Amino acid sequence: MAVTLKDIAQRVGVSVTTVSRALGGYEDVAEATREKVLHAAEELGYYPSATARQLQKRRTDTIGFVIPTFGPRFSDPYFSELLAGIGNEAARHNFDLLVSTRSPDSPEEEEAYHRLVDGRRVDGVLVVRTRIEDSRLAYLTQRNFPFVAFGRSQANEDFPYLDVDGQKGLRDVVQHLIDLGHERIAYVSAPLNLTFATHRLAGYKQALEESGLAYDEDLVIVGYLTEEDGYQAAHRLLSLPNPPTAIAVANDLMALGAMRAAHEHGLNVGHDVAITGFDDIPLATHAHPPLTTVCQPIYDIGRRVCRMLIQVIKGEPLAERHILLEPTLVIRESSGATTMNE
Amino acid sequence: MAVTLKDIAQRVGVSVTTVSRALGGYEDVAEATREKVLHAAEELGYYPSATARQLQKRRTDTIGFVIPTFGPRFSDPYFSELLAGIGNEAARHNFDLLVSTRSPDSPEEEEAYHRLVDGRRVDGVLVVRTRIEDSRLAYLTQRNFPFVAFGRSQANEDFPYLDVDGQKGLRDVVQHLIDLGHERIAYVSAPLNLTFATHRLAGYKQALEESGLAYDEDLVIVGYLTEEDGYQAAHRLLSLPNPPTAIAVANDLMALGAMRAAHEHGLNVGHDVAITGFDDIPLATHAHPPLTTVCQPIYDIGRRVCRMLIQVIKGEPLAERHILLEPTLVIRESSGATTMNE
DNA sequence: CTTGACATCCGAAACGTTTTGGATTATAAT
DNA sequence: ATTATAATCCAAAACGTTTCGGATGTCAAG
Repeated sequence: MAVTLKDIAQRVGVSVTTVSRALGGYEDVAEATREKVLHAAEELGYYPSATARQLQKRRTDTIGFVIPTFGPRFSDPYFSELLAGIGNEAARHNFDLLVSTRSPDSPEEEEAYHRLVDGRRVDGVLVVRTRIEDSRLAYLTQRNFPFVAFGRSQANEDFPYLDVDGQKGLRDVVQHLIDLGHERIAYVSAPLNLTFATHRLAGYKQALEESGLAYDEDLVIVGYLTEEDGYQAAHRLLSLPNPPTAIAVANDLMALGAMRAAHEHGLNVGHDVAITGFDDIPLATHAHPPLTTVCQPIYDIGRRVCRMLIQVIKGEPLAERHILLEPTLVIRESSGATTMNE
Repeated sequence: MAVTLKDIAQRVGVSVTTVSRALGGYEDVAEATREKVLHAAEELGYYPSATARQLQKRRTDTIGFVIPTFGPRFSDPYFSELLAGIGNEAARHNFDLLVSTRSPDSPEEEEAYHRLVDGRRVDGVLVVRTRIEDSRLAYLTQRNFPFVAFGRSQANEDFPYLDVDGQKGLRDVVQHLIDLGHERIAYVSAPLNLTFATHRLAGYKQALEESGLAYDEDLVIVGYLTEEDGYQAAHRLLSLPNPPTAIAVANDLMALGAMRAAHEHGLNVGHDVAITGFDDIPLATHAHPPLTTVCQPIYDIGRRVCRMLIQVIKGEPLAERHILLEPTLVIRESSGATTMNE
């Protein structure tokens, strides 16, 4: 059995209240008593029960995070970095992190939110991979439950969020490809119910339009963000009668798959075909050839959304309720910037 | 304010006890009352407070998981798969998952365990990346706190664990390299305070010995399991006056880095030099060239250790207290099995 | 000697459940 | 009519904290 305040109280010969207040650093307890209490606590190895405290204080000092995954297994390095950012920031503020993994838009996902929110297991939740019509966002706002989203939604509902300007990101990278002389540029998109996917697609179209290139829907393929899907998509694109000379991809993981497909087609990436990604996961630098991509500071984003959430939970005002980060283009070899113009 | 049992009790005109028992499906409540209670609960949108329940039942139905990371950021796909396995299995049993990320063997890591265990935030913890002298294991056994480890420790302490036979795995893969005719085989190891690192190193040595090859310590380099470290290590190995013709690497992530180094040295992996990994993360299949590696079913391992832990927590007997899985060699192109003997 | 101020302590309630050990009433058996 | 039996219900305690509103005792000032 764990040591409780009562045990200390008995040992010292003082009330539970006094023990609590002594430990809590209140002023209305004599120095001598405090000493005794502290000693006893030390001796008995007292550690307060988080649960009891949570019940009494009506807060859990815990934040919830439901990771949306396609399929039960997943291994997007993207999420481990995000998780690290969130977790480290939470720890800094003495918050815990309750994590689940669920497939997006599933009954299980919904249940997970109920469990966290209605069960009052957490003080707030972090929502990632926002969708155009997002039941999670609707649910949380309706419940008036503290949350912060990484990503926007369709309507400009007024919830606090941080997002990266994916439209600009994709515009920039496609512009880069155009600058390199490409005219047939394909795009491997993320599922279009995801908000960020629509932004990035918009950026792709914008770049084409700005340069007077026609939008050809045969050159746009949707994949579920996995390496395998990127592979499949690129494979199809490269098998086209009139294949693209460049493929912009909505995320790095799919871009890695696309590069593999290109290799299998006997193409030299960065030379025969240009491929670009989005995210700048550590592996992007280390791909072969290194991947030209759009960098969003994932780890940092994790920290920032977590910090925002904790502010919301504590009722502190947010400096900015809506943050839109500018991603930066990172030019490496896969787009052929250095090798193609020879 | 959230709806409580008391609210329902008042609404229905019955005691809190009865409401609790009605909802709990006890037999000693009249069908008519139960109906009324159920209706009221539905109407008011009752959802029990997890905290209150935890306090009363003296269990949290939560398991703790502290992810050891080198450096604050990390992005080992290995862990996201493990996490998915653990999380999904936990969900199946109606358990929650409390996650932290800490650097191994740090004061912060220790504090995280205290927080979970002494604070009674969780009913049990999962320990991964066990170390030869592992303070976590010592602490948990001394505290007699439920836990299951993925990995063994030095002394054959009797805690429940599941591990993969890394010695056999490495023996097999090195034997494979030897079969292909290699005689100068380097090894990029994990830090040797990690138990699995010593096993794998032992497997490496065993294979050499079995074939009468000399062990050359200049051919063994330690890396911290990151892509970057694998790159550095391979770079050093390949810059040796008499470089190895094959490099076995302790995990896939480092192996990917090693391949990159090889490319930079102008070597054709799978032809000029053989490189192998360990883990079989999804990216291994998709590397360029696809990585010969040792497969351990990470997702499944996550599920199994989680299931074991829940059994321990519930006091159910474990079918096997110590499980040693046999990993399987997966031959792909990076070892040159298909291309080198031409 | 009385009063007020201060320092120190504590009982009780509260947080929202579950559980224990009856109490009450109606029904059936004797 | 009496007694056992079953069907319903509930008050109170418990889980381990924190907090509210005093209670008590001491001491200096009047």
